[in-house]
Amino acid sequence: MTRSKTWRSLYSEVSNRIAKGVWKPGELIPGEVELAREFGCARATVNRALRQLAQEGFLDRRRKAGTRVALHPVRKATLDISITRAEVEQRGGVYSHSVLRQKQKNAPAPIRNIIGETTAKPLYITTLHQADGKPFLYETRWVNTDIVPQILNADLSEISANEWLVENALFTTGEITFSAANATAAEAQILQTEPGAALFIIQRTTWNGPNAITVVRLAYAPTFKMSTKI
Amino acid sequence: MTRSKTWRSLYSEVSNRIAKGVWKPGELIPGEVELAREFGCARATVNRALRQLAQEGFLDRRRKAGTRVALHPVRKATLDISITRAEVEQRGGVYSHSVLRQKQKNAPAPIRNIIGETTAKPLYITTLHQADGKPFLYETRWVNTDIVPQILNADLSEISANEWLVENALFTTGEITFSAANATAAEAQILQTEPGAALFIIQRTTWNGPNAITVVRLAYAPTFKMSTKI
DNA sequence: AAATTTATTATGTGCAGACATAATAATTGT
DNA sequence: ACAATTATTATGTCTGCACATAATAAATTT
Repeated sequence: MTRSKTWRSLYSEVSNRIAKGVWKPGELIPGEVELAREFGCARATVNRALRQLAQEGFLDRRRKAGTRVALHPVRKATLDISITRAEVEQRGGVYSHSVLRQKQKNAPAPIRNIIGETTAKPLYITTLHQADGKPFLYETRWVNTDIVPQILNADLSEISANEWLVENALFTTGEITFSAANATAAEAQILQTEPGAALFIIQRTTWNGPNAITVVRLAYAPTFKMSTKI
Repeated sequence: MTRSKTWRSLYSEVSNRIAKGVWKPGELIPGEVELAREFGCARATVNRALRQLAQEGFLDRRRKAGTRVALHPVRKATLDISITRAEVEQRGGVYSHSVLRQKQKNAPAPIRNIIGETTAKPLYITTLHQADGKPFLYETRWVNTDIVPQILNADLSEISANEWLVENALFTTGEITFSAANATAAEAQILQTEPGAALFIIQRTTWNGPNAITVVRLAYAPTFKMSTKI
């Protein structure tokens, strides 16, 4: 079938040349036409491979200037921010959760700054997610009920607010912030740890167009680690 | 010039339909040929747009099964892992760093488990990175000198070990772990904070093929946040 | 009914050729 | 010397077509 080169084979060949230092950081590599000639394939195929490598941060490409090996490889780490249930189950634990509080109330200033002024009071929900019955994640969430009023009628004891929103409130953009914080007395009690313990924190905001849908703060129990290959 | 549709215009049209709920999560969207007909462009162009959306986690595509809107859109957060200098400068700070310790010594068991047995003693380096003269990041690093012996002759006061390795020890794979930890007394002093303060921790291991090059632990000063759009 | 084989189908990839575009280099005009 | 204009060039994208591949559905055999 005289299979010609696939773009993946070209991809790994170029990767190798970079890894072995045949092409060094900052160096200009041959152009698409020349590589196409060398590998005996179409320019589009070369383009496919190089574009992928550029997207992953290994190459810098600019029209006319050509393609160079990235000087400071900005490696991109892709984290899987799955829903908590999946996260727990993937770790081999049995998932459960319980809603601790759920009421409409005025949001404090920092949250109001994000959500903006609303006619209806936002919904405040705190949930404890458990793995094998032990505290895993303490979630505090504000939901903009101007945008998704239906959530007020949803039964959030069955599926978590997270899951409900994922399925029912479409979002266009979001922002995730990772940080660390000392457990407050209340958090420590909920997560069954010491006050002051270092907690891994994820804060996530999601918008649909200009409207903030929800702001959620996830405080993970100590010992939690989030890993990824790069 | 009778410009036909670009793949970007198709990209945003599909994004919009997802955002507006025309196509809901889990729903099967029209096939490439049908979209090509609707938009008056080649199938390859449709493919380009849909592939991009799939890569970003908005669509799930499977041969024969077709393309559906992703059920759990918040799945992938992509973090840019750059060198510390770039990180500081991107935040508008003036970067500086100082090597606190630098010597060859036997690695403790946990590190040796990762690096493996070596003939030469690994290099241990601790560095304080500063933004505007204030502590920003405390780095403790082990370098496998069997793999990159040249680092023993490098002047790491000029460029940091971080940058030196990026330019001189190309790596193929790596692993990043994010977590939180309470500052030890020593760490607190170095980072000018209180013992027990919650620190954001990144541990990174990089390999070239089967050989671990370096293991590094980055302890960020409190208030540090790592953000990304999704 | 269950297991195996054979279509069928939607996406995945490749090719050749063409034009578009951005960035640089060369040229020209002042 | 300087600014403005005009090539030049490498990547970016589109088209039409073909075949590859994975996954499912249908048909066939056991």
